[in-house]
Amino acid sequence: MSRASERAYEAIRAHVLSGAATPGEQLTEEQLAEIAGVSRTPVRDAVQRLEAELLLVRSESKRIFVADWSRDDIDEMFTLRQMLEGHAAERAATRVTPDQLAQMEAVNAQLHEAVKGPQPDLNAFLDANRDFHEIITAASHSPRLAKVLALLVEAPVVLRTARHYSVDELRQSARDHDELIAAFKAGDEGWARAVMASHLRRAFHTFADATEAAD
Amino acid sequence: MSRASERAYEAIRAHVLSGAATPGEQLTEEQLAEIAGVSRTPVRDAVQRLEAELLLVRSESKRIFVADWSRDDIDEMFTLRQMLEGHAAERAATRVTPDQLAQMEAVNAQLHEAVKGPQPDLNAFLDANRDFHEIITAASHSPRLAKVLALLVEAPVVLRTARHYSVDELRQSARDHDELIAAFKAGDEGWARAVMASHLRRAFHTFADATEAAD
DNA sequence: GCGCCCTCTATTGTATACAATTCCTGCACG
DNA sequence: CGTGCAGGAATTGTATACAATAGAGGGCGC
Repeated sequence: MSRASERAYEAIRAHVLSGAATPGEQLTEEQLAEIAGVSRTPVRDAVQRLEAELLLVRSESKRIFVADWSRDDIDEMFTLRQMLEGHAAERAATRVTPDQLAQMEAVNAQLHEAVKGPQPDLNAFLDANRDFHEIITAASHSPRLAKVLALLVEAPVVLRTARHYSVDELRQSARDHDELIAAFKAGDEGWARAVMASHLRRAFHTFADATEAAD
Repeated sequence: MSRASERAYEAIRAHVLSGAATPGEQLTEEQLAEIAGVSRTPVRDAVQRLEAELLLVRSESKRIFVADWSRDDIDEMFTLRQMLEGHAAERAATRVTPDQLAQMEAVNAQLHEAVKGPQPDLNAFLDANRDFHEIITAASHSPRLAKVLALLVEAPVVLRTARHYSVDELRQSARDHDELIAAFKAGDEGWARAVMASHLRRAFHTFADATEAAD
């Protein structure tokens, strides 16, 4: 999408993720148009996208609300991700290119860097983490899988504000990534899948505990 | 969506699925607006939906094309479906209500009926089949799973025109459904998952062979 | 006082006009 | 003969005005 509609998407997304809008709150197209500084037309495009990404929901009468994620919802989402990203890792193990492996190592170096000191740089961590998983998805050469995963992965960022992860848990994530890279280098599909599955399952608990503690 | 936008969705979908538009062909919003008898605004909504359902694709410069499904694409799609619907069946096994079971039996009776004689009623079969799988998805009580599956399941119907299935294969599908119902009645998650997996894998080969034969 | 209906308002849906972008064609120049 | 650069045509993007619909609140009858 070009300027206005992309801008609307970013603005609305930021508005929701920043916590300026509370879960369950109703939003109107006009109000969102004002926030984004565009007319309602591109807002409607953006809302439809964000609805697909499950950040927004529409009531039966088409009114717009900020999605509310229960713990069960998050559990469900991680379970789906575990299944699909496990599959992606399995495929990637035999398809990943040397170039992609190099990229993964570079990104993971950044990730290690972000959690090095006593004060981890959480934004850097999350960005690097996202990049890392995206490379794997790309390496799986499965466009539909990529599309479906992209939708699922968007949502949990809702709780970016709940950033009470422990440093140890972040470091374990980084080590999981190391092991994934090792599995890829070995071209071992089963290993890659298994590491990815446990990585995501642990991430779920880290995530769930952290957000509960934040309440 | 209300009248016009829903109408546009149905009209465009029919236009693509009927084969009036060939894979790879470019479509313009205006042309689609004329087909559906509405203005471009609801057409844009509909196109965005159909794009999510992978029936349409937009080029880098946002031009609209009819999606082209290779055999690999279909393989990929069935693999994802197998994974996700297997999971849905597993969940459904312990969550399905007596009412839903009754519905499944009723729908499957229709399905058996459709393939009874020497001349199967393929449309009735496909409709009943679709209903059957939707009940299972609903019984899995996993809204996100339902959403993701809805997208994947839409697409293969592209090849409805390639209706060269053998009667035996259709009947085997009906028997698979019988076995699924048995697994649900037993509340056996593993059984349900396994039956669903083999059901879909066989369906893939039936589908792939049939469409290749049609070429 | 309670409930129903009716009107008024808020919100989303649709059409249309215009702007911006992209693509294609043809011509000039090397 | 090819290459690149216009310039115009086709296509999508955006804004705005108006239409349709759903929701809320108040008045009226019972």
